[in-house]
Amino acid sequence: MSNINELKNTGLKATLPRLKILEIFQTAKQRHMTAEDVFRILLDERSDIGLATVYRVLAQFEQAGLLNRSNFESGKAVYEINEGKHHDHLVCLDCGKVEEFYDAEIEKRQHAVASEKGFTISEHSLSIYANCTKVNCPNRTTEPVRHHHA
Amino acid sequence: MSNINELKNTGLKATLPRLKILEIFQTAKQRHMTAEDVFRILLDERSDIGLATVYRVLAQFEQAGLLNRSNFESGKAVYEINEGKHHDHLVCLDCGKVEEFYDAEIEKRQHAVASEKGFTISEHSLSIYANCTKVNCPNRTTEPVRHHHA
DNA sequence: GTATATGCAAAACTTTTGCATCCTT
DNA sequence: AAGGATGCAAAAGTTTTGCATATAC
Repeated sequence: MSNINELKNTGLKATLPRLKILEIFQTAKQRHMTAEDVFRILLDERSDIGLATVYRVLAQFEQAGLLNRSNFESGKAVYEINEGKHHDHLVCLDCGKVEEFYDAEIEKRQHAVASEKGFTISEHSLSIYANCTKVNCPNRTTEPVRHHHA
Repeated sequence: MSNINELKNTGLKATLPRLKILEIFQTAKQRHMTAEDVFRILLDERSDIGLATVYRVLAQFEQAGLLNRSNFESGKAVYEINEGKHHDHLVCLDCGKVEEFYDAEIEKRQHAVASEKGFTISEHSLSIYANCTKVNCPNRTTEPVRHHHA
């Protein structure tokens, strides 16, 4: 289905900024992007799309189910294409790299825990912050690494 | 051990603002507090402690291991006393209430997943966002509730 | 007494909003 | 043509920082 129809099906008008931003998420090298990341790409392409519009479109896309938002410990909201497959995140504390994973057992236990506490899960988010052991980790330091919670 | 010694053991001078803030975390009704929450309590007590100091002390306390910081979907950093017992959080989307839980199976699976991906876990954070089914949920609405990711 | 911590104000950053103008339908 | 969408600039909200003064050791 065309992106134009994809937008219309969600009730959103197929405007140029929305098409451009959707396309960026479909084609960018990095899957997880902040509003600023998207804006930077738009600037590089000389699209005259304002930062406020980027924020508005990202919020609308999340509402429409096209994107998912995550709040990692950076303090900035991060968006990614919603492909309908729920997953959790593993974030490298050294380089910020994000990997995705899905573990059925973890999912099951989460629902069990919520039930026990009298909650009904609508959404959940799990982020593991760790140090990747890759030699080529760009931000790798010789210093012992910070240990954060988020 | 006295709070004065507790601070000194971590290498922090036992200043009045630090003692006051530590005491607030030890005695407040709510376990999870933002910088603003702490500052509000200080204002109520007419302590002349600035907001900037609150932020600085919270960061130092986290560094020192006295507090743990979490970033829920609110966008504000939340702190709680570190009692050495790792746990995860269940956050009510209606009232913001935070419950804590620990599930050994989830922990085990998290380590397994990280290993598979070539990561070494130093810290991790899991937050389940859900709707509590309590009748007395303060912010309870009749409206269907927002479904967020974080 | 010296180094560190604090208060205040200003700045930095991310995100939101008001409003006139423009675009999609 | 009409209503929603956009751009710009200003505002809002959280957190950080510069600097003179005050405090702990």
